[in-house]
Amino acid sequence: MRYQRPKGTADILPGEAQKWNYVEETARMLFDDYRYQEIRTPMFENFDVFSRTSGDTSDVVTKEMYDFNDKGDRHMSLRPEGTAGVVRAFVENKLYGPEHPRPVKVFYMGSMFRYERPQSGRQREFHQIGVEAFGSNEPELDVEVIAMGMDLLKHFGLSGLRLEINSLGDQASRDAYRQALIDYLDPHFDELSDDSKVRLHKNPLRVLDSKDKRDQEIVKDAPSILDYLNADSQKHFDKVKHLLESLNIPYVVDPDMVRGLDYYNHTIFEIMVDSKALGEGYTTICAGGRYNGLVEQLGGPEMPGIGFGLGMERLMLLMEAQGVKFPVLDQLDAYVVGIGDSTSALTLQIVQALRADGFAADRDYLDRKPKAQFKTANKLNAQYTITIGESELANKTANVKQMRTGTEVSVPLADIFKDFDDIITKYFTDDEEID
RNA sequence: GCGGUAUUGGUGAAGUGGUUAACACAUCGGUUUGUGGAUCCGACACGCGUGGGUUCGAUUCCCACAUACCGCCCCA
Repeated sequence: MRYQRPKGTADILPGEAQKWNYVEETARMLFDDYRYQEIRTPMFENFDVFSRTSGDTSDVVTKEMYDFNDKGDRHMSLRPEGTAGVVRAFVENKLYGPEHPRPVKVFYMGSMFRYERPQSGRQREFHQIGVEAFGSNEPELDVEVIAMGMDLLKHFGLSGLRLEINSLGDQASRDAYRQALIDYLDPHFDELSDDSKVRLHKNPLRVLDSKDKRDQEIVKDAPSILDYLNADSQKHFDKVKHLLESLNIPYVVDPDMVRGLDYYNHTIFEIMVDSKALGEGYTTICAGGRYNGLVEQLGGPEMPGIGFGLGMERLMLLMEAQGVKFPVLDQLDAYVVGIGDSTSALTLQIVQALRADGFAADRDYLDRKPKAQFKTANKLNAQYTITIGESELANKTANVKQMRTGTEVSVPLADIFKDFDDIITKYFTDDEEID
């Protein structure tokens, strides 16, 4: 019986993992600039943490949760997204306390799980990088988060980005709009798709998001959320737009944009890219918004929050599609060639000495002939080979060869153990740059 | 959850109801035996996703299952 990885999961193999590492390190550096600190929360939580916060009617909860009962018969779920767990941790660990300067700004990166049909850029286990900022209601923070998302994607070398924003307003605005929408849609009830019929009374905003052609036709003339924002909400949104402009960040307002999770209010946004790698037309690569009330919902004090999530798999697909080159630090400084059994201990000593000195060094472990060892050194793109044979063993010397030029010199073994750098500068600096 | 397509060695792949499953790349070995990217020679599928069935006989036909990809749904 051969084992296969679980459906919708992926093995990230060494070559690929290097790219992931590059992306993650890039993100860490940027987050540091924005003063966001890492937080790590469990990959599974009580089912309720997600179901309550995401909304009972959301697709995530109704059909995509990777949930299970543990041996203590607790209803658990692998996290389908990052925010709920972070908020839970924020509340449980009282990060809202006065000793924590506000806003409290955190980021995370890790696996998320959704039970659904895999497709390109969509897996059951996928990875997200996300940020959350708590404790400020000011539009400036909304804009910082949005700007950081854009900044991040630009750091990854992506182009053709499109920022879409919308406002869902505060609770009062949202309630008013919700009623207006129901009033508008009710007369069309029979024409709506089945999905939308269900959504109409549970979460009418989701109808706006329907991909069904007939639904879209109906929705076209529906009232706009933007007409139902009360003064405060309108002011908030205006400020966000104004600040984006002052940072020269282009954006498009999409009044029909609704996020899949119920906890959002006020500013919501999506950063999209037009790439065939993820299907036709613009697809979302990064999305987020404000979620005032979520902290309270999870048992904390009244404390606003805002954040975004970014899909790693999608990001990697896009970067590949756009031909972004990943800087890879994969240089083998020296390959130590041993000829004859008696040299084996010495070659091992040399390799270890080089490593202790900070060089990347390797040797043969398959007892192969010199020719094969050189072939390997060549294939691994070794900068230098150090050859030890019977005669070198006797003379306490080694042959150091620069692979690129083929130049080979004999040097005392003691020099190699002392400082390999000296040998390089002494014999090979004239025509080669080492990078 | 629904529909479609696919599944041959490390990789890319050809192929047929019936003796030894092409070819290429990669890998390994050799080319007179302590030195690398070329040439040449040679080796390399517990057998064709898994399990059943049809058949004298299946990798090739049928069924189920698994997985991947695409579309729907939805989303990162």
